[in-house]
Amino acid sequence: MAKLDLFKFVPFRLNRLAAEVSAALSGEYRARYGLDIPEWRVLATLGFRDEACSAQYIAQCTRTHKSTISRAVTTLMDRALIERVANADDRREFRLRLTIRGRALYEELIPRLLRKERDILSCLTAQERKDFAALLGKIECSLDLVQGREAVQQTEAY
Amino acid sequence: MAKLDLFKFVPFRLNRLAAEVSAALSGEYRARYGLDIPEWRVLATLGFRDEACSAQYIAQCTRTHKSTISRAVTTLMDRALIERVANADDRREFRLRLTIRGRALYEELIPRLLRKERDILSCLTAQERKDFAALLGKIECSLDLVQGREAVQQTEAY
DNA sequence: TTAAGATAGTCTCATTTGCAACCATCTAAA
DNA sequence: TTTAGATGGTTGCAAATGAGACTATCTTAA
Repeated sequence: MAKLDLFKFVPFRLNRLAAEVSAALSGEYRARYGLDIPEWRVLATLGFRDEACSAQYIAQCTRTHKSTISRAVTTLMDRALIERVANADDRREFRLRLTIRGRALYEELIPRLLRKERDILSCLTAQERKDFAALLGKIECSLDLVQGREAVQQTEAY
Repeated sequence: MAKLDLFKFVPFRLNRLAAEVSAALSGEYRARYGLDIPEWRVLATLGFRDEACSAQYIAQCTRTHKSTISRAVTTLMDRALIERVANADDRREFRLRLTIRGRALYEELIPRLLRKERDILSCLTAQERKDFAALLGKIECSLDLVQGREAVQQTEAY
């Protein structure tokens, strides 16, 4: 008779763990800065990369639906955390980048989030953290989730 | 200057990985059997445990909101995949269990899902899979995500 | 007993998010 | 050129889901 223990089933465990970790982090960016996850992803992408980039690029990098990114961009512009400039080469697209204010918020937020991540992973030894990252990497790789420096074709999931 | 590479940030990676793995699995239970995630979680919990259990118990085990479970239970009863019997000891609660039909679906579904899980993890060696499971376990443990045989008090996240 | 508080489950409401249609613009081929 | 198809971005709509009110029932203590 077939049986499946949910608590040993990796897909379920990943879901639950991701939800829990997100909840733990959201205290930092939601409660403190009024950002939701898509907004945070936009900031994170713009803050990390030096050049301005398009909404489409952010959507591909973060594997977030373009309409979700579009809404996040609107909100962030309303809050003057990011700005966009027309792209002369292709007038369909806009180049997005952090404003001074957005950069300041980013600089303030990052150390907090890194500290949270460290807290969450503090139950592992340094070696275990390394191993964990490597294993995640292997799985991401086989699921074709790896993103290089260039944008990758969005493979619309299912 | 503070920086954070999203692709190296574990919370982000977990989110993305969980979403991708869920999408890969949903082909099995959504497309083929018309189940959504909460419904699948109810079936999985009932199928794994031998005794009937309450909706509350399922909510706690799977860390899913009770209203979500309530809706899934309604749908599954409409489809005659589960049934509920009044609990004489406590008339607020119902004991839920699979019907013959529900059990049959469960038996058919489980091997498919296990095969999918195996596919996803096939990029790891047997030892790596073991390590990965152990590391997940440690993190779950420190986040208090571990569920024993008995129900655990729901710590309403944030 | 009775009353206060806890708990199981349902339901309504608001929010979030994916989908798909849509517009503007670009590209490539006739 | 002109036209067909692809692409960047926005928006309306519908489905999913969490929060919390609500009912019914249980428990505990006065």
